[in-house]
Amino acid sequence: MQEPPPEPSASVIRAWGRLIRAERIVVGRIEAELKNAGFPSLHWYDVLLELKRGPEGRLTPREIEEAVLFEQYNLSRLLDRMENEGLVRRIPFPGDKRRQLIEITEEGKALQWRMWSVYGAAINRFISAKLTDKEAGQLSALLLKLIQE
Amino acid sequence: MQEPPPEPSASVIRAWGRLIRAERIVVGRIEAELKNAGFPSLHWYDVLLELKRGPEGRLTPREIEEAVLFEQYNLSRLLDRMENEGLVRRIPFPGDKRRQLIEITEEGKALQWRMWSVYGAAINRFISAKLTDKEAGQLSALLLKLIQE
DNA sequence: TCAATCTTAATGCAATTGCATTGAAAACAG
DNA sequence: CTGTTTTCAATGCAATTGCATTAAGATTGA
Repeated sequence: MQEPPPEPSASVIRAWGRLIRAERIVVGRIEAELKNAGFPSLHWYDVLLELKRGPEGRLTPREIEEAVLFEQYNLSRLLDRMENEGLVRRIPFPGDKRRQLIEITEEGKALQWRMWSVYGAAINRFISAKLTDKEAGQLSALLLKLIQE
Repeated sequence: MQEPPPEPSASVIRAWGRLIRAERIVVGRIEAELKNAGFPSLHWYDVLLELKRGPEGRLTPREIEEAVLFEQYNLSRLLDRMENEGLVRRIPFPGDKRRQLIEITEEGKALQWRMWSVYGAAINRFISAKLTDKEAGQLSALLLKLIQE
């Protein structure tokens, strides 16, 4: 016989609701700014940034997937679109013909850079303006617990 | 002449990254559990719950939209699907023919209830297990600042 | 009053995402 | 080795989302 699971506490439910809501609001606002400035979505930015950080601007699709938490098939097609725009290129993975390396192009780096000027400003407006650095640190610490294992 | 906006601080950037990541991870896990149990997505749940809370189980589409932060056209079509499944019904809004009231059906209430048993358990597993009630309260308070105005 | 404006919800069509599967190549087990 | 299993990336097709617009009905203001 199983007990029914106890209800999550009110404070946990409230925190969860606000997490969803905060994410929707802030992402929505940032996406609106990016679009307004004629840029593609945050997903594109995420991929560009990861690649730029990777060794020689290269990562395997799996590595990107893990970093940004997209589905494999979605990433595959996002990379198609980005490759069409000349932002990344697919190159063979030495020693394993199943894999590939995605390399950011100069154009891709330039776009990431230009997007950051809008994105960073938006973060300032929608986050820095609302939280002190200390509070941001507390928030990070709490979210880290949520993320772990 | 405009100064370029100062970079967001490292702690703000870290907090933002973790907010995105935490949301993706937890939503992903919860959605997986719901799907696994044969239930529709969280979006459906959100709408059902809002309606259930509304006066006599009724809200206008606008009210739902504001509560759950969906786009107008997405909500319109989500309500189509939910109506097809017999979870809600559209009824005329007295005194304004543009508007309508969305009313949750008994079937809708039953589904919300059944989904909660899975959803609540998932919240316990993915949030309550990671945060004390006190921490959840702190998290709520910080996220509230982010959400406000 | 009534023309102009605004609000509400729906919809055609394009783009993206989800699901299931595939094909190719590598790793593994006997 | 060689057959089996696993990993990796792509893809056909369905469902959902995004964008732009529309139609209908209220509201406003001269």
